Amino acid sequence: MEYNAQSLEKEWQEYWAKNRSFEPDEDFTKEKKYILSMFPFPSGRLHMGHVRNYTLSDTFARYYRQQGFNVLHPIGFDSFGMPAENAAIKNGSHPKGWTYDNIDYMKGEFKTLGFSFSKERELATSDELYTKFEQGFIIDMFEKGLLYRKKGLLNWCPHDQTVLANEQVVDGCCWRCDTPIVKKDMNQYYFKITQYSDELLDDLKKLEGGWPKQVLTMQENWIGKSNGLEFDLFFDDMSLTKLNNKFKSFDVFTTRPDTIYGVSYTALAPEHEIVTYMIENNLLSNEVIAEIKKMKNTSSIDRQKEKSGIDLGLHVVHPLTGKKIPVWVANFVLMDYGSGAVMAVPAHDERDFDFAKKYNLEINAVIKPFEGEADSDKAYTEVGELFNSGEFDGMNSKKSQYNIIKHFEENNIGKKTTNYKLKDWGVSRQRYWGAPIPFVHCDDCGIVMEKKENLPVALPDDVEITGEGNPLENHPTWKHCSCPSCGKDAVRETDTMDTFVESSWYFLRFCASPENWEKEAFSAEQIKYWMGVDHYIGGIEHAILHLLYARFFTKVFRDLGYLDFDEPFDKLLTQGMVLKDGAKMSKSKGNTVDPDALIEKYGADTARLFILFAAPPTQELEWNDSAVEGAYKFIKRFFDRSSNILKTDTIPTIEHSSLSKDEKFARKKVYEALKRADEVYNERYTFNTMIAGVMEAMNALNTQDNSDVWSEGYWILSSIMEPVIPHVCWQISSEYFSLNNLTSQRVLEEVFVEDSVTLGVSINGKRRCEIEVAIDEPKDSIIELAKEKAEKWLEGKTIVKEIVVPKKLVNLVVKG
RNA sequence: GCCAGAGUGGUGGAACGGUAUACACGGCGGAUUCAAAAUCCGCUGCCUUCGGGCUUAGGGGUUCAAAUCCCCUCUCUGGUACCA
Repeated sequence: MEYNAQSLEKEWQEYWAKNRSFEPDEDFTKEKKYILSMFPFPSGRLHMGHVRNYTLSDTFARYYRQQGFNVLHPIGFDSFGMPAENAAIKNGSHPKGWTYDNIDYMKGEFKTLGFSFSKERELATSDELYTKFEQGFIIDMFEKGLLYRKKGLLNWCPHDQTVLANEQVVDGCCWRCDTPIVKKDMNQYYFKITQYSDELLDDLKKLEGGWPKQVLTMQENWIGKSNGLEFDLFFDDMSLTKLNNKFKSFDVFTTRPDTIYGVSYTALAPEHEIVTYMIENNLLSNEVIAEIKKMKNTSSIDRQKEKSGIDLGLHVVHPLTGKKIPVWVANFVLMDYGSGAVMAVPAHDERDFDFAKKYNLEINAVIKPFEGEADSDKAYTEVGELFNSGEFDGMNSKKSQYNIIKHFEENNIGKKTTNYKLKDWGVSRQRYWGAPIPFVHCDDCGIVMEKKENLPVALPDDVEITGEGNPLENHPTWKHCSCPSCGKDAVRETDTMDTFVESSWYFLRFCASPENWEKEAFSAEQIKYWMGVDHYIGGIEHAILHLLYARFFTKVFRDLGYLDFDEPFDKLLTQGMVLKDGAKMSKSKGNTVDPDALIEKYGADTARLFILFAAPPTQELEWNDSAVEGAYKFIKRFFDRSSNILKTDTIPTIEHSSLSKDEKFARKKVYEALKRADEVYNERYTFNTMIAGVMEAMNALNTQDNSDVWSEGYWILSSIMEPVIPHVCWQISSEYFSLNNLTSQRVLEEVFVEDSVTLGVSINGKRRCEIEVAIDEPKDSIIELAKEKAEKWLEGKTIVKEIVVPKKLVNLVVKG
């Protein structure tokens, strides 16, 4: 029979669908594996990155099914988000129609790729049922104080009249109309993720070994914990008068309390409340006010180009020396870190140094190197010895930090503090295609939660998407409602949620049995059984945001009593990008490969085999058309040579000692491949080497013609390869083995037993020749033999050391 | 700048301190064919005076033995970016 990928694959896909082959069992006494790949946004078509992602998870899922596990391998669609609205603006489609059409198409693609997803648990996060439960959780979080509303600075496009996400701001301008964006103070909802900063950081330790180190480091840096000293700087009398006694002091934070005696000025962020007060009350000249306003309106990228600042004409008193210190406003001071104000030590901080140089401010060194002199052309930021530092003179700067903080605390003028880079997560979007935030604004009651029995607060279908303003805000009737608390006329919140909220808990929803989907988001029992995710597979681009948010939600759900563990994903595999001509595949570069076309030409098995064979999963994968062709040829050969198999329902029993050399070798290669497969599936995930092992075994099988050896070989190889190239393996297995071999296979150690072994002989570590010796040859005679064979290289030399590594090599160390 | 990770044939990549270049792609040669495709078989790191010599970005070290461990330099990729 000819290998016809298309018809063969279609047949098995129908078979699997008909037999519900991939639905998880509801029997919770079985051992489970939860295999999850990051779900896609329904952009319209799968790209090669998706194919790689789902091939990887499918390979794990199929392997564990073979091993007898109860496997959950679900898929869904992260289906809210801006691209649906952009498509609406561009072609007048409705976001909902566009989204669900795309989902239908992509489901078809999943099927033709042979992915073993659970069909019955498929979901889209834009489904009203999903929104319903999500809004329920939002309400829970609001009640717990984990969701709050406050004014915050947002990216605002004055032309499109909308808030933009940070990712939509390109070089300080709106990505769509190129208008420079401005920061606008608006009410926004925030998740109090900072309440979990320490736990999110500390629990990274629990993930060591299971998660790539790189991702752990990225999260650690993102959380950005730093310890230091926080203290108040008090204004002198003149400044107090100038500020109408409105402010007595401001707060600063430093990680370098050891440099405290070197403070020569202080700087406030342009957005600092004292600066704002001075502007609003005309306490500064018009030129200065204009200058500060300009500073505030400069994009963060431009702000980084050059440091600039203005003397505010105020002074504070140094907390230890009592010296007067000038107060400046400076563009490099960030409002959203610490208190938005810094003490400046130009002698020991590069930024402070640059600024001091530019404006001719004092530079007072207080730390010197233990040996030699510090370079006065730049800041000395290393550890050293304190001087000009009062009672702390002579101390090691690093060690003095503890003493100085203690001094501040004992005198009640400051305290030890921890700061984080991590900020609360702003989740409201002035967008249509998202989950509505289920709150109501009532003149009398304030912000009121919608009653849970009224959920979901669903999106209206009849909207006009123009790209300007918020369609929910502009809708004639949708937002008008009555207050859930007092019943008076009220207005719905028109903000929708960031789509990262949906992806923060979808893995929990997949644990729910479909028969209860309407009733509950999931049950404690289901979560307890299926979580944590045993293998989570996806792109490194989600290393921070999605993975951090999902960890945060897990901890919140734990504290809400929905589950009882701390971390959702036990093992994380981050796949590399798919490249063509050395660049990431993208439509704009025109270097994409369409999965559908590939499947049409070669079939899904070829696509899957190539993707797993071309590179290890974590590495980038360079597309190569002729290597794809090579994968196809291998499958074809694998299929064609199956004609050497004898039909059997059990693995053949073979008398190993009666076999020829080639036959023995073939068996050895087959079992080597099996050994390697176990290792790859369980520890290394380097499917490329597993496939290479199978190819070697195939090559070895082909050098002999014992049909029992062929049958045994195929029994094992088609079992190993089923997770990779399932269609052709099911075909072979059903034709010859009644599908009995698609289970876990046992390694037969007897095939590795040999009576002689070849050893490499090295002189001074350089390999010169080889010898063949009996397996139990004593060390002395091995050395004797090696000397004989290597005589040529030993002439006139003295052997000073002899090393024998059993079954590997002999190394003779010579002199002279 | 800082933090990760990586540098192995013409190419993708093997080698968890022990025979470097497995497996594949590409190339070359042969068989088959009227011819081609397909298929099958063989060769293929570099240099060579055909004895051999040299090779894992470069330099040093540890070791009987280093692609692998340590130090320095260079290059590339990713993340992050005035975080006080």
